Amino acid sequence: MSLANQRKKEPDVVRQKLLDCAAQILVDRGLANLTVQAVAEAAGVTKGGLLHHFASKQKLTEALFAEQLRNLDGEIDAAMAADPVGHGRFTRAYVRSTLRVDHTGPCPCAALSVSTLIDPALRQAWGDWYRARLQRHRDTDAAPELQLVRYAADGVWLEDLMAQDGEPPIDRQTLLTQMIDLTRKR
Amino acid sequence: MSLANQRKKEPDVVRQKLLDCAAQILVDRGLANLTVQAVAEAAGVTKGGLLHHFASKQKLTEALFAEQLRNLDGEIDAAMAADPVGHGRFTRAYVRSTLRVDHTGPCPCAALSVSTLIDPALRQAWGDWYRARLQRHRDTDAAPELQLVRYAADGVWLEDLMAQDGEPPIDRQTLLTQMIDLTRKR
DNA sequence: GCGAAGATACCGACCAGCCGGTATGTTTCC
DNA sequence: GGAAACATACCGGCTGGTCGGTATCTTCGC
Repeated sequence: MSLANQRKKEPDVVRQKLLDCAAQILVDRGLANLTVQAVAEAAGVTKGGLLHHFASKQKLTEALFAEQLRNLDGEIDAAMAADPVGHGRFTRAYVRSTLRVDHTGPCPCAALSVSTLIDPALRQAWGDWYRARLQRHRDTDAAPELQLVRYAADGVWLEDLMAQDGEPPIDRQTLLTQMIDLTRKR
Repeated sequence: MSLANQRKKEPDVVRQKLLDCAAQILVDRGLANLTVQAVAEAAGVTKGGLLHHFASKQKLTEALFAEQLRNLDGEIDAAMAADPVGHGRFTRAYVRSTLRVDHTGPCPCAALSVSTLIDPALRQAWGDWYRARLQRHRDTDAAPELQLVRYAADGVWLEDLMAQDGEPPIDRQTLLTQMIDLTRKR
């Protein structure tokens, strides 16, 4: 009877769309408005439909978080693979992923990180990922000045999150270049 | 009849206590648990009592935010007054206030900033404050390397927020010294 | 100095709405 | 036909907020 019941069933597509819509809502309507109702509606599904794919709201956010984290992880791996220099390799990849001058519009992982700030479980998951990654690259990225650059990258990301709309006040490309330069061995 | 009706009326005290309790709840129970009920209870007042002082929850959070921002503003002014060097004076004060190595325990303004990230209105208020402050000190703190240090300070603050519990992994005092050094004219 | 009168501070009960979640029905795929 | 993929209906709980009332403070005429 309903449209959803008439069209071909593609559970994987629906599931992905739910995640995408959840991320979208998180980005431009805030965490407070991330309700199962809103997500389901945006994805063209009823609340019951959503709950079929994700047993609870918690599961939904966890899946969303895991997906974003996986993307970031892959992005960093790719950037590192293309970097011939050893020293500071991870830091450069981290900075590039964080600043994202190549991407238009706000970084979608901003949404992820807002959630991270709120939910203690997700916050710890992020911390674990970061620590593990740092441990993995301790031979090339443990220097204090690299740590500082990474801090700065987080700060830039934070500003991005704050700004949201309006033009970036400073030249991001130049900033990125400067930060990358700081990671080169003296 | 009730206790609150029997005791001496001290509206200013109650109002301040409401703000303090709100901040406390925000810090150790998260934004999601910051309800008017919880705040009122913690302050030893009924929900109606709270709504008497703050017409809405929004007004409460705004007042809380304004108070914290005022504190930060004063703290920075004090740090700047004690700094003889002109170049990077604001940046040093900002870094000192952000890292707060002299303070024990987590920075209470962390709570403020989490709210800032969430609420668009508060987020803009913060942005306005920061921009105004930067404009005010444009003669001494506009250099790119100072901007970078400020970014790093934000990054450190973010890490503080993430960590929440457990020991700080790195020496904050040393880090602070390094960052301050970076603000000195070459 | 003092008592009436109004303003202020607060309580306690209540409400509409929304939220996450469940239980159950109906359709579609294999 | 049976399981998966949804829709529909509904519930209990909690939320922010309103409202009428009461106790306390302050003001001011006298």
